[in-house]
Amino acid sequence: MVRLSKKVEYGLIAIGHIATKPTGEIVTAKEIADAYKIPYELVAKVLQKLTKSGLIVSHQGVRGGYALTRNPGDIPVSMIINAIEGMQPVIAQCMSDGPESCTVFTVCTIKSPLIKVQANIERAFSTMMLSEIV
Amino acid sequence: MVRLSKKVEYGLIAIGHIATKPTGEIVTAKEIADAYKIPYELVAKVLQKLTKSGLIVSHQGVRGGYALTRNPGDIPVSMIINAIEGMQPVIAQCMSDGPESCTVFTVCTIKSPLIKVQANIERAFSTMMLSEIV
DNA sequence: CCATATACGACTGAACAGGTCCTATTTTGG
DNA sequence: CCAAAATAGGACCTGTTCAGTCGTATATGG
Repeated sequence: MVRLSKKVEYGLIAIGHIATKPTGEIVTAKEIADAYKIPYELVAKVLQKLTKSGLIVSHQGVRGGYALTRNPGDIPVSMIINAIEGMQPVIAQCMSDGPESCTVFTVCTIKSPLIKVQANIERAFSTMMLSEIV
Repeated sequence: MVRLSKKVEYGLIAIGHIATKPTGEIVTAKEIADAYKIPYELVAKVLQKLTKSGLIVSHQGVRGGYALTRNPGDIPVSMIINAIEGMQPVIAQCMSDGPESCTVFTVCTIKSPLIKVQANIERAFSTMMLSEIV
């Protein structure tokens, strides 16, 4: 019905795994890759994105790894997805260059079903916390 | 954040357009294609799927077209999406051939975040009615 | 009988996703 | 100080999916 990319899937698994550890404990990408039989490089890349977004912190070098920066109950699923997929507009890309660039501007308001569906999905994701899905 | 295919987009637009008409009024694929500047063949195909699912009825030949079979308030968005995309499993495809075929069976329960997210999305779609998004 | 409409399958080109590989850079332990 | 372990991140390949097009068959009203 709705497709979640592998990146998001791996991201949820990874951050969920970190969330099960005691606060401050450091987890490596390799540990997650092994535990869930996920390609190491993909987990690593996703963890890097989560790091950039500030949801987790990274420590380089030997004995390095990742740790959560906040309580799982304070991390909405929407934030995880956005961190990984990079906040795509999904809809109304015709407006991104201004209304005059939109060739179907006169009927754009009639296309609204998508916008409302999108809003509902985003609301669902933003009220769903990491702590609820682990 | 979540990708809705063009097929679904066109399907929502099309059935939404039909829903705005007085009950029983017949709408042609061409009319919808013209009104929203959508490729005719794609709208036609989507309408055929909606017909097969029973959400709308079709009338062939001259003066033919499509009409709703029930009240827009009784049509969940999930039903429209399923009619068009064909009820894909999305998750747990590893179980479709039985548990013994799943190479990661022992860690499958740990992968549950996806299942819970999926359940939430489906609930959101099944409580969202066509009448709410037109 | 013909114009109009649905029904539906085959095909193509482009975009994307998932995955792999390679090379830095950082950091710790011995 | 060096080797190993770990993050950081870019380049690339390949199979699949998607959007769109085309062609053809079927039904039907006038």
